[in-house]
Amino acid sequence: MAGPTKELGDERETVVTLARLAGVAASTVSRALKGDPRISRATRRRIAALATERGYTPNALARTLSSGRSGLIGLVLGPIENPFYAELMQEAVLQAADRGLRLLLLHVGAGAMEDSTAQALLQYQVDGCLITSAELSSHAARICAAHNVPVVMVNRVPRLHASAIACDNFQGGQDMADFMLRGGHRRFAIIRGNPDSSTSIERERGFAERLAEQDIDPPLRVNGGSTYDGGFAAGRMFVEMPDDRRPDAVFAVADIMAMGVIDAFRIAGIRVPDDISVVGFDGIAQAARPGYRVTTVAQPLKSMVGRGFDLLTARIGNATLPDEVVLLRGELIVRQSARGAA
Amino acid sequence: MAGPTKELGDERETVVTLARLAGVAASTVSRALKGDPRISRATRRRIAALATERGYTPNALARTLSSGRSGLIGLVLGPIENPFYAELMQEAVLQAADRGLRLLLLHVGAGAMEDSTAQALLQYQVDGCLITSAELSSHAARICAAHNVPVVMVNRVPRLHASAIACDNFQGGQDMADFMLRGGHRRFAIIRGNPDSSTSIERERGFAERLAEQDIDPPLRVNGGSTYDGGFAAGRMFVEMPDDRRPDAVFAVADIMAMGVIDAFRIAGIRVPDDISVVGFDGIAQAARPGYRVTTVAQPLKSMVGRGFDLLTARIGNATLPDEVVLLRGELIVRQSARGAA
DNA sequence: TTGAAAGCGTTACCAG
DNA sequence: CTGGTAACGCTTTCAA
Repeated sequence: MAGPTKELGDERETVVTLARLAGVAASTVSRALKGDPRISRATRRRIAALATERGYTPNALARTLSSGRSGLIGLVLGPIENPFYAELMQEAVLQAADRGLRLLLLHVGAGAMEDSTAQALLQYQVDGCLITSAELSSHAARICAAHNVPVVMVNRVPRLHASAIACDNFQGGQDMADFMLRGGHRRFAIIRGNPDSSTSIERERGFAERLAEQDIDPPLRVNGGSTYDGGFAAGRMFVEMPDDRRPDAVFAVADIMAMGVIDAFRIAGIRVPDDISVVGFDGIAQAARPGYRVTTVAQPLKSMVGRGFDLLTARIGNATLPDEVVLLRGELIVRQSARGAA
Repeated sequence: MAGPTKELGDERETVVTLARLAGVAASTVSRALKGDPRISRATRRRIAALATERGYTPNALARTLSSGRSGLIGLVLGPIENPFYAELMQEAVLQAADRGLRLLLLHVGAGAMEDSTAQALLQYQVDGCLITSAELSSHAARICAAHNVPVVMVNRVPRLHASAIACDNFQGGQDMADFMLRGGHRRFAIIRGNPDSSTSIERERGFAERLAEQDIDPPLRVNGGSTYDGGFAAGRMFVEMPDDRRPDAVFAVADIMAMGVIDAFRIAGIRVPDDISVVGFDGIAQAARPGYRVTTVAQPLKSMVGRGFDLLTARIGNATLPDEVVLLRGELIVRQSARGAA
């Protein structure tokens, strides 16, 4: 015998039990409940009332089996130590609910997504997959493609078959460089994130190119791993430099690293922004705190998530759509961590 | 016609197609694949090989329909602004994967869980539900009970029908009070979190009772809402007090608030811990940062999540188990935000 | 406007 | 040790 062990008397309603109660066929119940206009207004109402009265809840899994749509979206998250991903997750949950979708949380962390995770994608018949940060392994990409599960990368430009939505990181880097130059800075350092993530590379490139255009000395480049600790370590490095060799402005490609840098300076008695300017990227809430007030380029989080779901749902409806990459412009937010005019 | 629109030629394997290929019955394939000892070692191996070769992935949804187990656990998260919940989530994803479970992310945020969320619990046939922070609404509790979906609250002691796993907050409050008293503090303030969460109440109670036992003046009590901003505002309040009325030690019932307090003091030029001690609770990673070094009681996060899943899986196997509340002792971590001996 | 029946992929029971 | 069959709850086609 299949099915869950008999419940305590409060047997769960199904289309069949409802049908019996209403004296109609199960198919009629199914249609009535989704407002099919072919069913008479009267029966539709009668059945709707009955469903509410008996507390009927459709079984989404059974529906998937017969319709092929699960309403499930796989979510793969980057390292949560960076609050940006936490904010992104919260927004994704909100917007998914608005669209009647549910999120299956598949991975959280820096590591690459394991094969078992890719398996879960298929086992649970997700309609699509939202991947943020964690690089899509070629293996996982192949699996998704083979079973035509559309994939949208958020905050990453894909190297493999997938659509993507990201902040215009190159442009953001340029905007930040322009701002810093206007502020009179001349000796720059850049703290990279993950040195082979497109996000980090583009921000750095946009920033550096602008400097080059203005005949500014090429910036010093340091790796910070997109973590607070990495930023702090980089900051320590600057602290230990002789005063006359130290840059007068630091661009950390992630706010979380900028915070680390600022703390390293604070502890060493180097004043921000009086002695040195520090700016970031992302627009995380923490970076606005009184102790930091980081000038940054904020990513348009809501729009990114929204357009991400758009790309996904479009591809769920139509598997033949070509890959699409959407870039959204970020917004420069001037706070107090850098000298200079707005 | 049911089923997804025909795939591009790479038709997906099922137990039936595998059965045909192997020249056996579908039921045999099913059994062989899960290592049923009644199937001969030889066929088991043959079928396993075939499955791998053809890239077979079981359909977890169909399995649910017939077995009544989905392998899905609903996850309801508190406000992600508090990094504690982010850390908890990461740990939950990790441990769920280890146990072959997947998480359906149902809610993130401070607000109470909406009815639609409770519906989703049922629609997707979750085997159980892990709720952290967000208070279980009585409505949601009734729904879960009626459909016997076991619920485990993490970091909250339930007022309603549910099991729970939490840090021994009362004991932790006492431990912290003992430490502070040993450090020679005498004039205390407590910053509460959410004033009607059991977590906040117990920490406060443990702390205050210990003070009372030692005939210390009752502490000043301020609400901080479990946020950084709340902590900062409370800190501002202390800053504005005349020096001789200001407490010499502040116990914030959440690290995130302690950080706010410390920043408020730092900005006002009040030195921590030289002028005033500030301690927290939770053990979040951020609170260990160089700028803060918060002395705290760390919650045993891994064990909490682990035991939480234990409670859940036990109840999934056996619906008649009584509610159970497990308290785990936290660990005092002495850093530099408070004066005093270890 | 509605009903009947088939089918989605899996598991569980009952035979053999 | 293995096969056949029914059943899980829903949707959809076909027929009326």
